[in-house]
Amino acid sequence: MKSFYLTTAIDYVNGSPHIGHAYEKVLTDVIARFRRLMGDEVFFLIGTDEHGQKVQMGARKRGIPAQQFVDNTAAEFRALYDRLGVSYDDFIRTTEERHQRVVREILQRLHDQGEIYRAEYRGFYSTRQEQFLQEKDRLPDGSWPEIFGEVTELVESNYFFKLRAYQDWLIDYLRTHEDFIFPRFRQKQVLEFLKEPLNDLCISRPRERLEWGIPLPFDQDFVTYVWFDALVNYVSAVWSEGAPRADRWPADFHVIGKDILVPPHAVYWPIMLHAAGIAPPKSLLVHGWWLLKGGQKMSKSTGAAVDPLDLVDRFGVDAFRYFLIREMNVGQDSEFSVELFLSRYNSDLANDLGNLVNRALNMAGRYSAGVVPAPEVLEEPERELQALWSRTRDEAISLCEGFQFHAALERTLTFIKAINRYVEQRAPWKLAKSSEPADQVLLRTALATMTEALRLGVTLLAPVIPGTTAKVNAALGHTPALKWSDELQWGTSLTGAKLQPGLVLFPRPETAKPPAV
RNA sequence: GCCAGGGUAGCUCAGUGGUAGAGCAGAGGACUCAUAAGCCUUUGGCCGCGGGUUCGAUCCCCGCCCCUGGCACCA
Repeated sequence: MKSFYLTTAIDYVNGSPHIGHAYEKVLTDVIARFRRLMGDEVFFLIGTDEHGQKVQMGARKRGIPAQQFVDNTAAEFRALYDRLGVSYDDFIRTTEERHQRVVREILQRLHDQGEIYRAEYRGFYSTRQEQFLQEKDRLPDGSWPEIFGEVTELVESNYFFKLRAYQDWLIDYLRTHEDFIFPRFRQKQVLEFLKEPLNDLCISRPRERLEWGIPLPFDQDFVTYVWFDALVNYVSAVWSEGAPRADRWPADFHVIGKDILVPPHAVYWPIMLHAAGIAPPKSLLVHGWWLLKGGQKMSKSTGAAVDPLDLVDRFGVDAFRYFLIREMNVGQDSEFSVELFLSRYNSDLANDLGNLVNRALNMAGRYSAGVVPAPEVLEEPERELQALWSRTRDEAISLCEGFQFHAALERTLTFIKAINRYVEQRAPWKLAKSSEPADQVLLRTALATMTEALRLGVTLLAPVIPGTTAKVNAALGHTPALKWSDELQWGTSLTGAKLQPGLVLFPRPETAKPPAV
């Protein structure tokens, strides 16, 4: 059986991770967890991109070997993703032998097929930055910016991949696979881009200029540069006997940022695969960016970046994940500010959900000795709540399937609020003061209904805030099933369960201590 | 310049050819199981601007303005 194969972009390890890196991994993790709960066998890959000029220079600047430098930064990225609860199945590093072997194999195959040729590359070279410059790097007056130092025109021999030969094939492929890229408008953007003729792709750097890379198998004086290194991770991680494993490949989704769609993932990658006789991925999921207040772009150089670990330390992993997924409409950009974060934290998590959990456990403890009673009647308030549950569940699942996670969360929180409303309607604290048998029936029914509704509500939140779901289930004395098909039915499985006396999931910030996990 | 996305309540955003919605923030109220939380009621909008199609447009068409991103062999 083929797995649902999901990947994220591999991160370039020349700096520290920020909220953008964190978002992409959390988003993909939510998809992975959702698919698993829906019953799919999931294979979820993340990793790091560790070769190239900037890494080589970064290591040199610190006076340490490149391998040591990437070992350090890769560990930093991996630690963040572990901390964020990213449930990856494999973590690939482009410096690993298993990856390099596949890169060489594919390059050799394409070389043998005549898809790669050697030619002269002429351009303007900055010795200080150790790179060729582009025409767009020029200042308006035609001169080169100061940071490049002395710029000289020079000719360099390199290897090129026959990208252009596949342009028509790619256009045709995109026209016949309208769902290749989500959201749709991105696919139009790619087709627009392809209206201009492609140039062949320079895929090498002379070793004297760049040492930190994978040597070309057919010419040891060169290393391969970027594309045939980084992109290949998606297949090298699942490689076996000259091809990606059939139970993994083609990938169901490459999750990437909009900045690396055109041309790498939408143009180079499908063509590279096609030329090598490998099927393209099924689809690309393209997300937007987090912007600062007023639409300002996040940037490390201006210091305008958000350290995800800071928020995680202060408010917990789940609060952070919840915010990312609730605020971002997948595919579009979204604003980030601490004020927005706090607003979500307080109103959704602390007040609506957290407080509900606490009061429900407390009431059960107080009025029912901490044991969930059996429901005894089904009147209008119960019927309404159950009907809302059915709608919420169906809509949330359908929205998740279309990557509308923010909307799914919104519906789910509406259901959580409805539980609060139900509790007010039944007012167990009043029923408890009555000795009328009818009131006692209603009291037991109310306690049973609110706990069951709570169990269902937090189950629907599991892909986004798995830690919270687990804690609530534990507090409810409930061991959840692995699949949603066995979990999302309104029932009486909690009857007789022994409850925890209370649980503060999201403490208010004034008094906040970081919740344990 | 070309292409794409966006311009709706103080804020973040939904939305539909037929009297404009949610959440948060603001105001008032009843309650007390609960994290001074929850519940009920409520204030608030020339739906970027100007034309057009239509019985009727926030939604369709045209033009314009503003914001964001892309325009490759950088990742």
